[in-house]
Amino acid sequence: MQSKVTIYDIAREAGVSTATVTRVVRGDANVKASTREKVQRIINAHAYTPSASAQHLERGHSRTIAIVMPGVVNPYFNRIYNAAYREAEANGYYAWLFQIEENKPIPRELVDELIRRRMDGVIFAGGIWSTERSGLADALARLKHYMPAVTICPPTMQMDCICIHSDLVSCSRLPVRHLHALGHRRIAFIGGSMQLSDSSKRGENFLEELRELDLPDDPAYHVDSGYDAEGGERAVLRMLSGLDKKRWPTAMIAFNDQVALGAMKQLKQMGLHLPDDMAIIGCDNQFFCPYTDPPLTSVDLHPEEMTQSAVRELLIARDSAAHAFSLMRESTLIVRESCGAKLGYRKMTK
Amino acid sequence: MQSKVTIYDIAREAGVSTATVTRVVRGDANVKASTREKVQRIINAHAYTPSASAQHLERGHSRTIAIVMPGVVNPYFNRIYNAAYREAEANGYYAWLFQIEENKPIPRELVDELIRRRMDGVIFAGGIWSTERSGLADALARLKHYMPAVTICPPTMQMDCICIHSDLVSCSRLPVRHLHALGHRRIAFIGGSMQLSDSSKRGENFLEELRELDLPDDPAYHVDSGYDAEGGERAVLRMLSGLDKKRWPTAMIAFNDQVALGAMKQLKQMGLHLPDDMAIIGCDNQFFCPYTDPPLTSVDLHPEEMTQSAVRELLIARDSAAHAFSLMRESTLIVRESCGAKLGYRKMTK
DNA sequence: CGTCAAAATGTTACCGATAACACATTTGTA
DNA sequence: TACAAATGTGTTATCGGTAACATTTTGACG
Repeated sequence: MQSKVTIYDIAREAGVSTATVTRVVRGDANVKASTREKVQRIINAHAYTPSASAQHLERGHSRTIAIVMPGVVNPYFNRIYNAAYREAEANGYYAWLFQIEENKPIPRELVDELIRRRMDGVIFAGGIWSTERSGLADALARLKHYMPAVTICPPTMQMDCICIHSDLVSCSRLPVRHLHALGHRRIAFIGGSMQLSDSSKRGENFLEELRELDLPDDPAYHVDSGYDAEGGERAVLRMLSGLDKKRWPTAMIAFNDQVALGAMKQLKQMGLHLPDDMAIIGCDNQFFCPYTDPPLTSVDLHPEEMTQSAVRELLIARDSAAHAFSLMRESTLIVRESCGAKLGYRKMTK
Repeated sequence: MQSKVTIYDIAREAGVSTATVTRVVRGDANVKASTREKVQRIINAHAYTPSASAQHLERGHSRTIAIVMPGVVNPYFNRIYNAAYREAEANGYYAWLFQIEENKPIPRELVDELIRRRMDGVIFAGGIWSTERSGLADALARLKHYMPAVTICPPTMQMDCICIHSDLVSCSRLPVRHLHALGHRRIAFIGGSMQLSDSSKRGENFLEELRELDLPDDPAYHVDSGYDAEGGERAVLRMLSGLDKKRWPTAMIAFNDQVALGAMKQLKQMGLHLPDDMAIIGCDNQFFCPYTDPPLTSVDLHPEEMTQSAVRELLIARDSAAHAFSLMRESTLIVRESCGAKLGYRKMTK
């Protein structure tokens, strides 16, 4: 654009030194009232505000934290971003979202950009960061010279930073126990990537729960889906069409609510009645859960609270070089009607 | 964090001047191979990247554009952000989201922050910007000294900047005509704020369409809802409970898909069968539309394409002081099954 | 071996703002 | 009135990086 007003322009026009302009801007008491007024008038006329670049250079920090995660279009992630933005704001910081492509390693240029911009910290959110191929280790190695990092994902051995995560045991236990209590015996799991050991622990924990309750852990009851509704549709189709009707599961646990959404559609399309013919449980307790038909029971991982902790730990780590540790958040089952009311369950939580 | 490596550190350690380090970083040809190698090694060892603040100060711009809008949790807005991020990236820029509270004027501190950070441009997205109370005019007046701005919202007289908007006529015409063609006569509108003239034109256009087709424009058929599913539920309840059953509308057009979602739930709860007893059309063509029961017919405003244009126009405006103008994008009706198949309509667009 | 252009490298002013310090002006008080 | 204390304002080095310009080194060739 045009002018790019600087402190020198203001100083010249007001006939004072830049020091005086700074004093007026920062509200320093030692300025004569008449001077202050004169300078302020000129500042207002030009909508002058000191350049952040110059200030950051001088001060050595940007009061900005970065959030790196796959796109904000996914409801789980946009809630994380939202929470991060608010918590940062509450602490006098700004949050800046950097998107990466789903399931791809973090590009080196992005890591450089974070360093270039001299962020005061980074939060990495999403299951991808628990995997080797995410490139987190390399990124962390480069970043550590400049800023602290916190991850929001299932913790792994080699992760050398603060890690906030949800309790994946309760995350699997809650829905399985709920279904078991309702009388279900054949329970299926849709989602994740069971084969890949680097993927989330959700699948394993699920199997463990089944065994603990002496329920069948038939491999046919585990199908991968993507992370969206379409994946859910396909997964259900694949699982059920490969299975004799007598062996069909009576309940399904989906990786997330979008997958559950797709699964429900496919199940209905196959003529099943929900929840009588098939119970279903999602995960994330998204905004649309109360509005599916039937309303979807879902596990709430409390992403907002985890994010809040993440931001706080990040800001603490900034001034006191904390070493790696992890923090766990319990999950909660939000019971709606998608698992039926057979055993008197009709507790509806909106 | 710890060190904060600077170009001086690298230069000292390599035994060269900062100019040579810059040359190596920027890939300048006039550097002896052995020198380049030596410097590069030290750069790598420290993960050094030049500070953006210092560069911005020197260069006078930040290669960053700002997006200002109500929270990214709303699907419509997170799609806009996503599109803006990608388009900015494709042009060598970064996009930065600044959230404002829904339906509140833009805080002056936020405008100052945009100036402080010397953004290369701002995009204001959301219906709020068409209203007086958004404070857009003031913001624009201050910003214009520093950067160009583009809005994505219904245009108004007093808006002194580039404005990208969807065609609100087709946005009302499409669903009304569709319903009319299907034989519906009593069509209701849920959402927006009909009373507030400063709010979107959607309501007015809707009425106009009804009149043009000689359909009843009974005020009882217009109810305000918020912008979420709960608002949709309440709106339907309010409208129908105040109306004799014989005068009930046979079709509803919702402000957006979330509102439609809530409306559908309430309608079912009242014992109506969809789409036979009530047709319904949403807006925004959100990801969950194919998965509602019945799948929701919806108007697509093409936010991604609008955003793409917005970013492009913004970057053009940066170097050639363009004056205000507006750009319109046609809407599209995505027909699914929520309006019934009475007249042979079953064209399913996923 | 001397000369000169080309290649490699160094020096320095500047981008915008700040803060420590220096200096000048008022004010208060003995 | 005199002189210290308080108040108001200016000067300058600095933050990290860049680019124009200055200087030194290298290599080719007569």
